[in-house]
Amino acid sequence: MNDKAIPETPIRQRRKEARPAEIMAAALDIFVERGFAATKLDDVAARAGVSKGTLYLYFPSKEELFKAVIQQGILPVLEQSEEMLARHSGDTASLLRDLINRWWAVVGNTKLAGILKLIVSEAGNFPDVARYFHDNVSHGIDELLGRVLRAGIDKGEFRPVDIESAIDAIAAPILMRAIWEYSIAPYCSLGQKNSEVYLRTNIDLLLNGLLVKE
Amino acid sequence: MNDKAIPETPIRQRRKEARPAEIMAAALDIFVERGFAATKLDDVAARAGVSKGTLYLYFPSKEELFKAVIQQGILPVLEQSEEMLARHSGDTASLLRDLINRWWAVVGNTKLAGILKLIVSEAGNFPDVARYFHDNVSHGIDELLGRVLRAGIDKGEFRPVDIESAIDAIAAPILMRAIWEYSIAPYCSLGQKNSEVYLRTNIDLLLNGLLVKE
DNA sequence: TATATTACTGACTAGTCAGTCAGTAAAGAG
DNA sequence: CTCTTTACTGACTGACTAGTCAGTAATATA
Repeated sequence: MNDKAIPETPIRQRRKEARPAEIMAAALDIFVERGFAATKLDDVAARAGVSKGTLYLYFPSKEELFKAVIQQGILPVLEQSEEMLARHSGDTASLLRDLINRWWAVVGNTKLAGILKLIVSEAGNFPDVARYFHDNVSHGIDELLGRVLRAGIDKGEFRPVDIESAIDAIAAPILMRAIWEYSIAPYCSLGQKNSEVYLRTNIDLLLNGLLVKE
Repeated sequence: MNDKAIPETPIRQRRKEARPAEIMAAALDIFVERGFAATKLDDVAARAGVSKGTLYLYFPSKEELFKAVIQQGILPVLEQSEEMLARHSGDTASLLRDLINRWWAVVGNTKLAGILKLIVSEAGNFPDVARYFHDNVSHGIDELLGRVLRAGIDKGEFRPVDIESAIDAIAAPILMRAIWEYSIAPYCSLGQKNSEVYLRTNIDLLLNGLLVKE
């Protein structure tokens, strides 16, 4: 019998490939919950299942880790935006409906909502991140929505509203809900309302308004 | 000639009454800009024109200063809410219009927008502040809007939409703009759009929707 | 004027945490 | 199995900051 048994899973694992993603996932969670300054790298390391030293093998500083986390988190939007730009079919209202639904799906199925809250919170300390987000995400989406609105107005499907403002009216409920989810909501035990109904009502209100038609 | 002249404004001023307000104003600015953890009390003291020791004469800790700043900042909403509850006149649409306009004015004329961003950012580190905000501000406004919407639907002025969702649709654009103002906006030099038009368009969209009436 | 009171100061302390690095152990090479 | 390479560790350090307190100066009182 061998009394110097090799443990099934060795105490110390060497997984160069997997570390960065694991570290970033752990960091994202804690950054979103506590913010940049209040996040301790020891906690990030613990959650990622590594020592603090290992963080520094893959990221040169806390700040760079933060930026990497943001950048990584934004990727799904950039991809989705590309895809959205490609599609053009049906009447403008359905197109708009479709865009909103897809946006909602992206925000719901990724950690994007947390990222958004994080960017908003840390904009003052990371102006370059704020600018990057504006230029590559916010601005792009505004443009996309603007084009759809303009098309709808030109075709006579939509009323001639102020486009800049309308863009915000479309985006705000989704963004606000995303931010709420990661700020106030977790600390008041009210069961969150049905997302399905919420989204449907918002689109319905946007298109048809509140007043009954005479 | 008196060569031991007393300076017009003595080096060290004693103004027990004015200090707390001045300190809180200074603290608010820096908390909003950098967040709680990244704010140094030395900086707050410097901006308030006092030494760090003086902060501790009026506030027992950084955390208590933070909570005092939030509480103080929220007061205008609580007052305004009381006043809003009193008024009941005209058709429901005008009432709603009026409520939104007043809300907008409060957010614009006070530092409430900054407070909102701060609460959202720090909710994870100050769950009791988040809860307090929800119970005393958010919840109250939701209820107020809910009552107006219900009245409008009962009178047949509004279409029977999901009320919970509609409340969010009304509030979100205002809240989102407030948050944006203190996060992304300062770091992308795009001249901010006309608030007048923005507000008008939002109310118009809310009431009439985007589609042309057949 | 002299004495007492107290608002205010800022150098200091104690604790925290980002970042380091000498050492350890897992994997690979010979 | 021995030697080399390298992913990984965690105790350590230096910088930074919340909170303190003995001392200072402005005001009040006698």
